[in-house]
This record gives sequence, structure tokens and C-alpha cells, in this order.
Amino acid sequence: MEDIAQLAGVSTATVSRALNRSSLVNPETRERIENLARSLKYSVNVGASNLRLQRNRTVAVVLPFDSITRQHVSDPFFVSMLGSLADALTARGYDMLLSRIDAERLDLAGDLAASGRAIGVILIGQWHHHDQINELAARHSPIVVWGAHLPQQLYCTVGCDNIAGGMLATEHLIANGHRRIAFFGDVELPEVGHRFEGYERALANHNIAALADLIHHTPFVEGGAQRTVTKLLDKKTRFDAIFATSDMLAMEAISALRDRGLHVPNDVAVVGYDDIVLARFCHPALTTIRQPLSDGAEAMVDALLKIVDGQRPKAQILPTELIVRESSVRSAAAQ
Amino acid sequence: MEDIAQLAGVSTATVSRALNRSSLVNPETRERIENLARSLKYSVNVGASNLRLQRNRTVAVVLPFDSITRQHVSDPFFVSMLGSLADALTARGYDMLLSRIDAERLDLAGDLAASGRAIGVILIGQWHHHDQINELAARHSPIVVWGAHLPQQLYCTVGCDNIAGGMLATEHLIANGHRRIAFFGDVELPEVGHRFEGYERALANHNIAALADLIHHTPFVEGGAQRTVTKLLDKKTRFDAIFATSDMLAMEAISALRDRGLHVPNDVAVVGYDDIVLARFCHPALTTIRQPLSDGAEAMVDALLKIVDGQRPKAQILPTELIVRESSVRSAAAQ
DNA sequence: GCATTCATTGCAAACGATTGCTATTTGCAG
DNA sequence: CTGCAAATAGCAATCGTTTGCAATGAATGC
Repeated sequence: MEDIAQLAGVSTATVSRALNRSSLVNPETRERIENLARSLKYSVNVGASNLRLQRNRTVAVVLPFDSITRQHVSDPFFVSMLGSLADALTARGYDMLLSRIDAERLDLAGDLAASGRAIGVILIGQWHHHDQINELAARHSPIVVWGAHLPQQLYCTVGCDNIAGGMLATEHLIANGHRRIAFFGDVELPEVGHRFEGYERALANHNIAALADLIHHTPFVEGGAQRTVTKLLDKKTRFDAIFATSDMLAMEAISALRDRGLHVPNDVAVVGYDDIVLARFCHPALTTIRQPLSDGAEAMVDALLKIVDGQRPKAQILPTELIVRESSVRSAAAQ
Repeated sequence: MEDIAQLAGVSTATVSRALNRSSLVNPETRERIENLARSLKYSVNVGASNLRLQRNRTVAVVLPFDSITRQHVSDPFFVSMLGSLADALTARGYDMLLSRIDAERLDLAGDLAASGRAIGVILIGQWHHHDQINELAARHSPIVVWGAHLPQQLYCTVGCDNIAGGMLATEHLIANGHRRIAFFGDVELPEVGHRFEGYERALANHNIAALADLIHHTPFVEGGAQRTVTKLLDKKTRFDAIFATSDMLAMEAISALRDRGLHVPNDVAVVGYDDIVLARFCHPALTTIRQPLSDGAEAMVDALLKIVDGQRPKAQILPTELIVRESSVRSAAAQ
């Protein structure tokens, strides 16, 4: 900036004003300075500017990872969410700082804001860490979480109506004549817990008993669904449908069923969750529950900005939608 | 920091030293200051620190998007790359700034470094923008690109041996008795261009003519592969295999073939590219060329750090691997 | 011709942290 | 008791920007 000031024969104050299009500076001078800046490939140091202005246009997006299994969160759903968040933030002129944080050390997420790196944190998924997040929020770390709305939570969540989603999926299977519907998912996760609640309600509505044999704790790990399918078949548990709480799980389950000679949907119907891009192209095309990703991303960003602004936005629950494809509907043609 | 200094009865200088574990400060004093900092949930302002130290531990990762089609880069391959990059950067103590930039305004990527937001840029995919990137590098923007190594490029690339990958895929199809192998991909993209070169070489090695009818410009857009399949079938072009230059393309093509009553692999064998997670679980499981993602991410980060350090790292070409699954091998059982 | 206003510009003090240099204190030897 | 070195801690400048206030000069009104 000093250099430009020299070359333009003015002070840095004027350069700063010119570059910020202040009306205090002579249009002619401004033009000169702008050209100089352009030709020198100069752009203002955002860090210094932020420091002086006490402002910040960076939002931290945290993708927790599991330190025990060391697994990557490879689920396309979460990564698509990233893309949508990046778009929502870019549209509002914010930078996005992406952080992978050990799920056991979620308190570190607070540092991102405390250290001035970001104005707040968007956490993708609450996983098992409701309490930790609550603690963070209690310390007034600006934070918005993608996940389920829980009673007595101190933090703002944005998520889908998982109960409705679970019902939608289950009702659909029931409507197609299925009675022994297996549930695949990690019920300890709040979101999945809600989907399970929807599952139970739908069964209850139709006077179908929820059988413990059919309810399987299937973690979101590669190979999880496969193991669950194997267990079901080895125990000769009777089932005619699966409600899998993610498309990954569903695709893996379908693959495992096929390996054992079972046909989807004719032997076993399957409904997934998320509607990832590939759900349409796999075979059989996946019936699934769509979550409105980009709406969700926008809502999270808006909520975070409100929090930073001192407001207390309410949790948002977005609608879900049943997308019927092939994996749940018996066909004469197939088989 | 002022506050802590007050409470500890020392100056900010001492606090700063204590928090940076300087040996110049009495261990006792340091302890006191650290406790104070902890209980006040204080962490140093990274921006101010960076400003003073003239350093920066942020790397920008740029995911170009196409302004014309406004499409999101939804290919799981690129998003997985993001995850690996995040890991590689975190491991080295760097923050990751994620940016989506209009592919036509790639020059903006230079700003990320010029404005001090990041020490350098990692660009995921060179797409059609070789010249623009060259220009950037000519201006000494520290930049590393995932993509093909081109003659006379000024920037550092990390990528896979796409020629070998293309040969591997094509040789495999030839070995399985296929002679009329269609090529799906946007040959204008350098990486795909190389894969095409590998395809041609493999054909030439076996004295098979490369037929224009079989070579299809298929952009990486949703619906692209489907349209190409439709065109092939409508024109009654004879083909017994497809080499698709991404798994997305491959899965879409398989889906389209199935819609037209053709069986994969018995009527048409298909080989994809990338080995995305879902390639294993789709049906038929996809034969594909694996790119070593996390090695690539590490290599890119290392290269960027070298550039920032004033060195001129060489382009890196990583090996590819053929993963044979079901989509390319005729089976009696299936059909 | 003088006072007053207006349009530009510059001076210098912040923003929060770091660090070379300069005190101050303490311990120890002579 | 004095002198000197080692151990601690503080002063103040600095990083690159921004901006309140003061200063300058030109233009206007009387």
C-alpha cells in the first residue's frame, strides 16, 4: 500500500479510501490509484483489514471425524452438504474455513471462533456429541448444527423432519405390502433416533409389531450394512423389506443381499435415506427420502449470521420427500 | 490479552511469551498465565499474530465451478479429494480455506494468496483453463494443480498417469474379447485427453481401428452419459464395451443401457475411472481405474509448501491401478 | 478583500500480538 | 560489601489497514 501511495504521490490513507471507494476521495485520484493497484496486482491484506475493522468474513465448517475408527466421513451426503455450504457462503461474501476435528475434542471447535479465525462454526452432524455441543453453546460460541432438534438443546439446529422421513419410508413399504421391515441404523444418533421413531409410529399405525430381531444397530461404517445383512440371513430371520437410514447403507445392503442370491425389490424391498446423486443411477435405482440440501445449507448460514448478530434464531426443521424408484416396488419385468 | 496481563500482574509481553512457551519466562508465571487463559477461554488472535509474524498457516483449496451450466461439481471423486486434502493439511498444522470460483474467473484464485488469506492455492482440476493457470503461475502465485502434466506448463501439477490408466482400462477390455470399445469423455480436458491417448495406444497395440463412431464427447454433466448412450443406440452403432472416463459417467451409462434392455456386462462391458466408494456397491460392481487419492493430496500439499519455500518442485505423476469387478467380465450366472 | 464553506488530503492513533533491547532483581563469588 | 552474570520482565516499535480529526487550498458570498 505504501508503494502505491508513493507512486500515486499520495498518502496511504488516501489509497485506503480510494480502494474502499470512499466518496471522500477525488474520482480522478481514485482512478489513478485503482489502475496502479491493478497493474501491481495488489490487493489489500485481509488479515490486517480485519484486525483494524474488528470484523471477519470467515465461517468455519467443521466435519467431525471419529478418532477411534479413524474413518473418513466418506458419505457423499456430507460432502455434498459441503458443496452447498460453500455456495451459500460464497453468495453472501463469506470465506469458508474447513476443519476436520476429532469428534472427541469437539470443544476445539470453539477455538475457531475464539481465536478470531472465524465468526462462528457450522457443525455438520451432531453425532453422539449433544452434550459437548451444548457446552460449547453455553460458552456463547456462535454455532449452528446440522442435525436433529432435541429437547433442551442450547444450540441452534437445522435439519430435516426425521420423524416424518422415517414414517414416509415405512408407510411406503407398508403400502407396498411389506410387514416384516428391518431397520438399519445407529439409533443412538439423534437423527437416526428420530427416523426410528417415525418407523415405529408407522408400524403402530398399521398395527404391526416392531420386532427386536429386525432392528439393527448398523453404524455408518463401511462394511456395517453387509455384516448386518449377513447376520439376518444366517439367523434365518424372516424379513421382506429394509429401511436403511442412509443411501450408502442401502446400497451396501443391496449389494450384500445380491451376493446371497436375493433379489431387490422382489425378495426384499429397500428404502434409503438422503437421495445422493448416485441413488438414481444405481441398480435397482434407489427409493429414498430426499433431504433438501441446499435449503439446509442456506438456512444454516442465515442462522449463524443471526447468532453472530446477537439474535437467537429458532431451530429449523425442513420437510423431507419420498422419492420412489425401483428398489422398493416389485416388478414383474425384473427378476 | 491485556486482561490476562492485568490479572496475572504482568505485561502483555510476558503473557505472549508464556503462551508461546518461551523459555524466557518463569515456569511459575507461565503456569499462572496458562491457567488464567484457560479459565477465561482465551486464545490468541490468529489474525493479529499472523500480521505481526508475517506468516500464515492457511492454504486455499479451489473448486472451480462452471458458470455457464451453473452446475455443481457433484462428482464424488472431487469431494473425496477435498476430504483427503483436509486431512493432509490438518496433519501439517495448516488451515484449509475452501473456495468455489467461477471457472472463467480463475485469475481470482491469485487474490487468495495476494490478499494474505492463504499462502497458496491448490486447484482441483485444470479443466479447460490451462492458459489461465499458466498466467497465474507466471505472476508467481504459489499454486499446485490436480491434473495432467502438459508440455510447457509453468505451474506444478500432481496427477495420475492418465495415459497408463487409459491403456490399462482398454487393454483389460480387449483381453476380455471386446473389439468395439466406445470412449466416453470430454477429450478437451487434459486428463481425459491423456486417457484417450492411452485408449488409442491400447487399440493400436492390438491392431484395432479407433472408430470415430465410438468416440463420444461426453461432458461431465448429469445426463451426459445417458444422452450419449441414447445416441449410440439410436444410430444402431455396434459396440460391445464402454470405457467411461469417470465412475459417474460409467454408472449413468449402465443405468441408460439397462433402460434400453441391455445387460452389463453380458451385452456391453463397462470400465469406469476413479474408483469412488460406491463403485464397489453398485450393480454390477464397477470395474474401474483407481487413483491414489490420499497420496495425491499429500503430494499436492507438500509441493505447495515447497513452492512457498522458494523451491520448484517437479510435477508428480502417480500410478494408477486397475480394479476388476463385475461390470467388465461376462458371467454365465448373471443375465 | 476577507470570512466562510467545501472538497481533498494527510497525520497519527488504533486493531492484537510479538520481540529486540533495556531494565530490574537475584544469587553468588571475590 | 561490591561486582558481575543470570534470570525475569517491561517498553515500545512493528506488522498492514482504517478513520477521526486537522490541515490545506480553492471557491463562494458579502
